[in-house]
This record gives sequence, structure tokens and C-alpha cells, in this order.
Amino acid sequence: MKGIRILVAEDEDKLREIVLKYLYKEGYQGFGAADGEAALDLWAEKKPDCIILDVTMPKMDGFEVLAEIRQTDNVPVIMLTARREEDDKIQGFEVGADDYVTKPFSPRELMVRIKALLKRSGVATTDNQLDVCGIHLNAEEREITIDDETINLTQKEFEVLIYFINHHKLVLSREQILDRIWGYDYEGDIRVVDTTIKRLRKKMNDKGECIQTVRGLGYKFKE
Amino acid sequence: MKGIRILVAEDEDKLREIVLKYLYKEGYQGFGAADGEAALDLWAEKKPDCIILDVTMPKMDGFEVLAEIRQTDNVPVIMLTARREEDDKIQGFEVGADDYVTKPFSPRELMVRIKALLKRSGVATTDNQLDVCGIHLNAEEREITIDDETINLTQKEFEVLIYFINHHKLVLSREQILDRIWGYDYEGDIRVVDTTIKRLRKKMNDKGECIQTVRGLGYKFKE
DNA sequence: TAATTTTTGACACAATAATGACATATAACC
DNA sequence: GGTTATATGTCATTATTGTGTCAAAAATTA
Repeated sequence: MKGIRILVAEDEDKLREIVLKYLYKEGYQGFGAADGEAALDLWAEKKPDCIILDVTMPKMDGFEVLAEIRQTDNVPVIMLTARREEDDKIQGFEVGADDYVTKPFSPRELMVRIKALLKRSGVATTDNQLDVCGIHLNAEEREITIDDETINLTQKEFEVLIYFINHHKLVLSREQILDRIWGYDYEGDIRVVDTTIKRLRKKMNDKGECIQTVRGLGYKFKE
Repeated sequence: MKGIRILVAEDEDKLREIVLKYLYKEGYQGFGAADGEAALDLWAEKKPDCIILDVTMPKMDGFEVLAEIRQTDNVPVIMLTARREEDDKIQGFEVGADDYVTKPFSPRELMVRIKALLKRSGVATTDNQLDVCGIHLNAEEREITIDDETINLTQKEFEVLIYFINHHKLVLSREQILDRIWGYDYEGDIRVVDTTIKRLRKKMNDKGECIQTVRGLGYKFKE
């Protein structure tokens, strides 16, 4: 998994640094470019495995850079767009971006997208297992073991747990969970979330305590 | 937490009103000041989350105002400069402006800058961490650690603490705190503030002393 | 010391979450 | 297809926790 190189082209210094910091924490090797031309240079020099490309940049915008790159390289590209630039999304896809992320985004979300894209592109070895605080998750086989005991989760329980693990330490509101697992168009009572978590906790025994309630806000997964 | 408050100090009435209108449309709470002195008064009274400061104003110019503010407040500031005033830009940065926008500008551009700055400053955030005197605050995870010990705060306690930290070294009156956290329309007893601070101090152990009482005026957060 | 202001603890009640019991939907099996 | 088992959703009840009020005690100031 090591040695994966990712180029981050984003003119806003603070944001670029945050992303690079997160990449570092995830074990990637990150390079930063503050404008389109620098991005092209770095791309030529480093031949990264993945590129994060802001749409609005000085000197050359994201699309121009992407077009240039695509003439010779199929490297996976994620475009960063401001919300207002909705139309750009489509344009970005046409030009050949592989994914897009709308600002503002959480660094964590971007990391998830990167991982997914790398996997899709066959860059990363499929690492579909996850261990968090004694909980072993094998998404492929859809199996959860806690302290070597396999536990049986229903579909909803499983999805909620994965969502929690993928966003551990973050406070997730009932709305977020509902939107994500049940879908935006879900019409029922939001308290399904409570009930599902109740069942999850019970099946997880002691580890149920990892799902903490944050009064007034939602839940948080944490050791 | 109630709305984000933005102070607009600009002597040209028309421009000021336009900016305020846009702010309103974006959901911010805007205050207008027509000269430097009025700006300082409003700043002291409202403790805004962000300030838009025109360089050329009657009574006190933008730099004087900024210098005054910076003695006690780290609030993010955007300076408005005329094209001719290029040099001022640098001066503005030295004095401690966080960004500048050159006139003429489109209101939309200003909004984008404001948003970006608020995000950078941790007011409305992507990456949201803060360290002050051994207190580590992570708003995204909604977690406070003091000397690596996690402490559990309720909603009100948490909001009050954030308000203090974001305005550290400043004396905050009970009214200000009440207005900000409980909202202007709060009808109850102002002494809730005392009680909430009592609880905060207790949970913070030694660090509780960071919240100092300023007799007759209010409270102040300081090491 | 008296007057003023703040701190504190006790209490009430409001807000929120957990739970159990039941109803309905879905899948699995014979 | 009918029967059973399992999963999922609803809801009312109970339990828990947060918040606000108040008055007495403590601290500060004049």
C-alpha cells in the first residue's frame, strides 16, 4: 500500500496543506501544486498514481490541466468543485475526470473517495479489511468478528456499523445516518436509527459501548 | 450556535448596503458601519465572527481600526482596497488582515472570500482543531481534551467554551454570552450563564481557572 | 461593616434517548 | 402456495440527562 503518489493541485494554501497532511496520515506520498502550471510540471516529473485537481486555479484552470494530462495519461483524477460550479461537474466528466468532490468537503470524505478510486483503478491492492478496537471487519465476506467471535448482523445493522467505522470519531447525526443508509427519500420515522443502534449495541456486547451517544447531536463511534 | 455575524465597515452607503444585502441572502447576520469609529464601537458591541474593512474611511482609516482590534481580537478580517492602493495590501497583511479584496469587486467574489476565510479560521469549518493552553478542541469530533484527558461537555457548555476560546483574552459580558449562545430572544434569567460557567469550570478541573471572573463586567478566557 | 456581586448546591422540570412490545414486510423453506 | 422464520419499522413507556431557577453562602469592594 505504501509508495502511492498523489498530486494535489489546489491554490488555497490552507486547504492544500490540510489535504496533504491527511494524505500523509493515510500513508500516501503527497505533492502540492499551487497553480495549474505547477501541477503539470509536477505531474510530468513525478508521474503520480492519482491527482486531486481544483477547478479554479491561477495560470491554468483544472480543466485545461486535465485535458493536457489526458492526452498521454489515464491516471485517475478527482476534481474539486465549488458548489456553484455544478455545471462544471459534467464538463469535468466529459473531459475525463474519474470523480469529483464538491467543496466544502471533509478531508475524511476525500480520503474515502481517493481510496475508492485507487481501488477501482487497480492501483491499490484490495485491502478490504479493517480493524478498529478489536472489531475486525471483512467487507468482502460481509463478516464481523469481535475478539475472534463472529457476530451475525442484519443488512441494516451491517451498513450502519460500516458507516460508523468509516467515520469513526466523528459525530453523525440521525439525519446523516438515515440519509446515508436508508436514502434521502426515506419517509419513515427517524427513530429507526435509534432502534437499529440499540440492536447493534446488543449484538456487539461490550464493544457496543464504542457507539456513543452524543446528546442532542447523534452518535459517535470511538474506542 | 446562532448565526454567524459579520461587520461591514465601508463609508460608501450604496456599496455597504449591497454587501449587507448579499450577506443576508447567504444567511449571515450583517452589521454596517459608515466610519472607523463606528466600526470599532460595533466590533466591541457585537463581537463579530468576521470583519470586512474598507481601507479609506472617515474618522479612522481601516489600518487604524485593524490595529486597534488586533490588540485583543483575532477575528478574521478582509480588507477592501482600491486598485491604486496596492501598497496598502502589504501593509494590511503586516498589520494582520487575513485577506484583501480589490475594488471594484463583485459581491459574489466577496462572498466566496468570506466563506473561504471563515472556513480557514475555523468559524465554519472543514478542518476544525484548536489548541489553547493545553486545551485541545476538535469541533468536528466534538471533543475536548485537557492534558490528553477527554472531558464530556453538554451542548451549552461546549458552545460557551468555544465562544470563549474564539475570543480569548477578551472580556465577555453575560449579555454577550447570552445573546450569542442562547439567542437574542431568550427570555429567561441571565444567571444561566453563571451556572453554565460553574459547570464548565468544574469539568475543566485546574484549567477551569482559565475562565476568569471580571467583576462587574463578565468573564474572560485566558491562561 | 454594609452593599454588591458571584459562586454554589439543590431542586424541578424539560428534552432527549433507550427500551420493549408489537406490527408489518421480506425471505426461506417445505 | 402456504408456513415459518427473520428482519425491519412503529410506537408508547420508561429512564436518563441537560438545563434553568432560586436562594443561601461566599467573596469582593467601598
